[in-house]
Amino acid sequence: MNIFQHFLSVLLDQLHALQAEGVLGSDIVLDKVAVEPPRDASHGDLATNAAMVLSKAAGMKPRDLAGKISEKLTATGQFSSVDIAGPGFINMSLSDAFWQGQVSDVLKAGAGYGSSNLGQGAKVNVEYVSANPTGPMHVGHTRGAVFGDALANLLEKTGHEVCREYYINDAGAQVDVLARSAFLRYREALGQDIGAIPEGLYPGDYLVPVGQKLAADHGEALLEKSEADWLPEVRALSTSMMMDMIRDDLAALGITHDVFFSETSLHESGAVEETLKLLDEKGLIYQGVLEPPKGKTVEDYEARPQTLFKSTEFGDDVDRALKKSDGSWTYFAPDIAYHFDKYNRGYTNQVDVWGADHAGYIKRMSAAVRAVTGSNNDVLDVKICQLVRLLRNGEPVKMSKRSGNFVTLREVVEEVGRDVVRFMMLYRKNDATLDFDFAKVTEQSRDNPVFYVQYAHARICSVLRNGTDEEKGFAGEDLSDAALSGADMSKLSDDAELALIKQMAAFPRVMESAADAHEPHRIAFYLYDLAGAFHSLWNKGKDHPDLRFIVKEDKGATLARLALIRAAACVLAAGLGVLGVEPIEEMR
RNA sequence: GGUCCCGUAGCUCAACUGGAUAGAGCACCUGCCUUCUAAGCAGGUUGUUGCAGGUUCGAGUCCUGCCGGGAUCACCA
Repeated sequence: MNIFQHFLSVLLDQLHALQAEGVLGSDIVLDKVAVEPPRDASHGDLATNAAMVLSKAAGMKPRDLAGKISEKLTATGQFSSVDIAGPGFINMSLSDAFWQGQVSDVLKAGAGYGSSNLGQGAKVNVEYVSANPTGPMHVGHTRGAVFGDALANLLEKTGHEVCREYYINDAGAQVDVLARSAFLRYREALGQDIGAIPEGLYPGDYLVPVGQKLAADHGEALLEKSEADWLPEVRALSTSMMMDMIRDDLAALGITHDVFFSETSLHESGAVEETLKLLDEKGLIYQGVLEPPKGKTVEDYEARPQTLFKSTEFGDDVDRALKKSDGSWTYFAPDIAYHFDKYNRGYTNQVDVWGADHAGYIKRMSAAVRAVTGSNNDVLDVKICQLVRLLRNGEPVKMSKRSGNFVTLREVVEEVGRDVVRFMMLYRKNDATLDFDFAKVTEQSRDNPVFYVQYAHARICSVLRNGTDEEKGFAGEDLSDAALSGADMSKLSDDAELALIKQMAAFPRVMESAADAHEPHRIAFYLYDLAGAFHSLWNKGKDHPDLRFIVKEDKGATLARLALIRAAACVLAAGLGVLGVEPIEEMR
């Protein structure tokens, strides 16, 4: 349960009552009324801006209106205190008993804690990775891959029906280059001396197996054919083998897509033509000449008549080309058809996860989606993941893409582990650049959030193991979630214990707001804070042995505290589950 | 030059989509660390939120204009 949502409805009931009594006009809109955690915990557990946002419409001073509202709230008996503060905030506090009850609620929900029906089953398509099938994934793809996957998890857990999709660019010139590069490896596999890989072809070793497969399948037969004859076949095999490799790379990160959508299929089915015809019928397509970009000198610019889309009518800066001057499609045309296809599959909510280098592409894509769907509300949300700077002890890691000697996703995962990669890629807002320091991310200290959060979970597991230890704990005691949820939680009265409970109880709200904003990083930051609250409580037991989780002389308190930390472990595990990070049970 | 992103403590970053006295970690200072798991804990110090206006009860957040950094810029993907 999102307690803030719950108490918002309590508040709204009271506001409606005030409307019924004529204190508030019945036509006043209550949309802007919110119940939130106050920034400063000393202000209470819940705060509302109701009096401030309604005062003008009500014709009352904020503090006077706050007085009326707080009387009503007090009368519900649900709050231990209701105060008016500052410019008209109403601060509410909840009883310890309420908070203690939350521990049982968490335990009963278990791994499902934080899940909600916020999305009400709405279909959402999250398209991410979509790396060209021309080689292994490199580190630049990693952030978007993890981000998209975590966002999909987050949306799933908040009641959306999510499709994880990968768009395969298997129709452009780059896959022809791939095919030629593979053909070279084919000749190599047949024993020919191919020398250095020519400029403009893909030099990477990963094409060697493709050449060998071609040699095994065809022998020398392809050598006899002209390029036009062998190209389609070699291209198909190459892209399919590249996709296998990419799927393996993604699997190393724990990522699986539901749909791999081929660009070629859009051409073959005629979807591109159909989509363009639709735009044409709407009068959004014309033959024209694009001006050279302002300010930037393009040396080989020449005026060319092209088929253009009126994206300026939908907020873009210039109109965009759908066909090249030679009459073939630009990449933009099938992209429109692709997004329209998603729309026609029922995805009126689409998220695209792109790298920073594609940021300039957002306006035209959004424009095209608006045009083709005829929808006013935004169907498409594009999330840009900014660059990742790889560092080792603060020094930038040199990368040279030219030689094909770039850092691959797999190398990073193998060096530091999947969990570390996933967590760190989410420990920044997506639109801020991110530093990834190989040395720092494997450090075992509070400075390293992955460690800190996982350690909290492992520590809890360890304490629970001790809970049934003959010497340290209570042998044979039933410490299952079901048993613990029945413990006498009134024993949890220390401030640090209540603080931990309050932190846990905020989780459902964090989940909902993160899902709403499409910002999974909020979960990572939340977990770091939650881990901090737990470690802090653990350490309190050093100075105050009576506050330790396991107190041999007090079984009642022990069970309540084990319930508390077990609940914290559930929340940690649920949050880590969204990030796709394993909640480990033991540190080694 | 256009567009987009970023600019918050000495450093790395948060700030729950407009809330109250802007918060964490690192660093620095003081104390603790023969512990239910050691890799830490408690406390203290740290600010013209790049600058200048505007919007309103209220701005780090929204708008306008500057400054600085990054990405990107006809037909390539």
